Amino acid sequence: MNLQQLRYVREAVRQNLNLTAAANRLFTSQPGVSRQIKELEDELGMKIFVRRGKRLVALSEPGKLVVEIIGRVLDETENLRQVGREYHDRDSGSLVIATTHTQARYSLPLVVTGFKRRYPKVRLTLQQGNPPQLARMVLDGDADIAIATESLDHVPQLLALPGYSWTHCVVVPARHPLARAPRLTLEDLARYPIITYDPAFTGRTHIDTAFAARELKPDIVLSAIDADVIKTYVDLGMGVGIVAAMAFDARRDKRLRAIEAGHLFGTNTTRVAVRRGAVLRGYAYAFIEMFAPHLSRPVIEKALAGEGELYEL
Amino acid sequence: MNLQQLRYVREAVRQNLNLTAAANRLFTSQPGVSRQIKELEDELGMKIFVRRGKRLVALSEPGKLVVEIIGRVLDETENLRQVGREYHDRDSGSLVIATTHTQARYSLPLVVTGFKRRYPKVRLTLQQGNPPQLARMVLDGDADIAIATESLDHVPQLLALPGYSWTHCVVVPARHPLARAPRLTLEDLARYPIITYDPAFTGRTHIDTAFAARELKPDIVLSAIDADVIKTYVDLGMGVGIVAAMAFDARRDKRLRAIEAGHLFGTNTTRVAVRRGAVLRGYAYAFIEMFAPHLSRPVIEKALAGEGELYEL
DNA sequence: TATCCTTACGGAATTCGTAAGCATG
DNA sequence: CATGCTTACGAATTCCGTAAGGATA
Repeated sequence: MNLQQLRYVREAVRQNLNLTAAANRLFTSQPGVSRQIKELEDELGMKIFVRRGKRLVALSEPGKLVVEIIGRVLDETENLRQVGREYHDRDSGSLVIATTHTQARYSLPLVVTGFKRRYPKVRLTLQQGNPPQLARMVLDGDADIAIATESLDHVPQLLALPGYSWTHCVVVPARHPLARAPRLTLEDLARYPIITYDPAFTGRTHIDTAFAARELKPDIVLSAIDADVIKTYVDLGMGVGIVAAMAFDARRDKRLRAIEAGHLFGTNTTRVAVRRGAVLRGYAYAFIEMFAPHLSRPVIEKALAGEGELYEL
Repeated sequence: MNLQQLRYVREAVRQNLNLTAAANRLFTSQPGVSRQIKELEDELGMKIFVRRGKRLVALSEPGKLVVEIIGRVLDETENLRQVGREYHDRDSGSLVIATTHTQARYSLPLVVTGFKRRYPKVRLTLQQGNPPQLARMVLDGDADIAIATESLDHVPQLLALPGYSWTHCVVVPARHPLARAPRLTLEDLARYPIITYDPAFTGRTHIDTAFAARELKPDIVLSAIDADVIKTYVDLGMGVGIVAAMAFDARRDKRLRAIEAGHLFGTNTTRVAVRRGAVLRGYAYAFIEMFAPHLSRPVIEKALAGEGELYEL
């Protein structure tokens, strides 16, 4: 048994049991992958994969268990490298933040600039994706930290800590009737075509459940990933927008008006997620703390230790 | 990085940083171990060990972390092999029970015979030692299950489940004055020289604390690891014995009398311990259940999953 | 001076990539 | 017939053990 064999198995699973694809991703030859996997199976005395003819078509029953354990082994070897990097040079290395457009555009710029000033030698990368993709990036080790508002807290292998809370607002053209309404209601809102976030993003579930609770069927004419797109179409008169309050800037969005809508859609919590069991670089803790000052290193480490525990704001 | 290097590091630590001893235990050459460790250090970009001249004298600060992670990696690779064995042949393999003399002699014989009848192809080994040694055997992977009454539940990396409860009894020669006493008290007992278990064994702590609570200083003239030795010296008139009740057999110990002493020393709990995170063979679960019927496989698996949780009788 | 780690070197074993073979959809 | 896994073989790399060197208690 060796680590190479384990890496091959993991990659084969990630590539949907396609050994050719796995070999390409690992920059090696396909026969090599094939042989190493077979040798591992021989050594363990069992088949990890179910083959039909010459193709891998499924994981065997014990294979599922094996793959799970292999994941843990390789995660821990990655932790070893991380420890090495940390003690080799404490303040240089790389940090990959997987996040949504909303965070990257509105809540992270200040954090990123502050971080770069403090840790100039760290290569900082922002990866964008929808929340399930972000979760996968962190789980696969392609990103160190995920920051998003939706669905990070449903993945058991992730530790998702609350970063900050925010509410939605409704944006309308300056002379829109809603801009003069006294106190906005969901019924008012449902009378107009609506432009808001894609279902996977930025508190969209809160919007949907709020309407559903009143048995309203809003006419969502357009959904987009980011507030800039939404505001553009609101400005064009296509409908009223529902965006995160932080995405409205009275100075820049002069032709629009924002109406606070926390009473309609509730409070959203943007979370910071890391892989449970991961060793984080010191500056990764620093980044998280810059983003959410209450998430200090000891707080995070304590949350990582007390596995099942929930931690709320 | 490869698994061999990790094994070398782990063994070096286990052998108190003596690479020669580590090489011997792993049936390889000492320069090989030396070189592989150096190469691992080079790859991680840090020193795992602190060297004075040419000797390893300590673990470096990051080295401690590295060794901890290495332990997890190697434990998981052992789990992989275990899965292989389980699916290769469900009912054959080996099972090592680390236990004390008392258990091996008085509580396990029935279990062992029943187990052997059900799983004739399993090589069953009983290892004896004092409780701290038993814990170490399980942690080092030299034993699968530890069974003992003392101190197994203080090791965080072990899951120690209650197996059964028992009390002490006092054994005296047939015509000893205590044999006629109405209801035994600690004060009565403290008047005679006492023979009982070694401090690390079989509920000895309960005995000590019981006397200490009454500020009595018993004269313990001899301590031994097992009840057979104790009973022998009681028979010779050296003193009165305190042993586990199950160790007294009225038919065989004809020249002695037993006096129930649960009201003096309280109830003891013999525990079954396995390494947290270990994959157990199916028959290992079966053994535990034969030993303590309430510890069924689902119960154990649930306890292994809910990490911090305590489970009591 | 005995113990113990490092360095040096030659041989053995393993690994790897290319090329060819063959099954599947 | 294109895709994808297996087998075969020669080359390259890695690994390992012996022998010698040097430091420490």
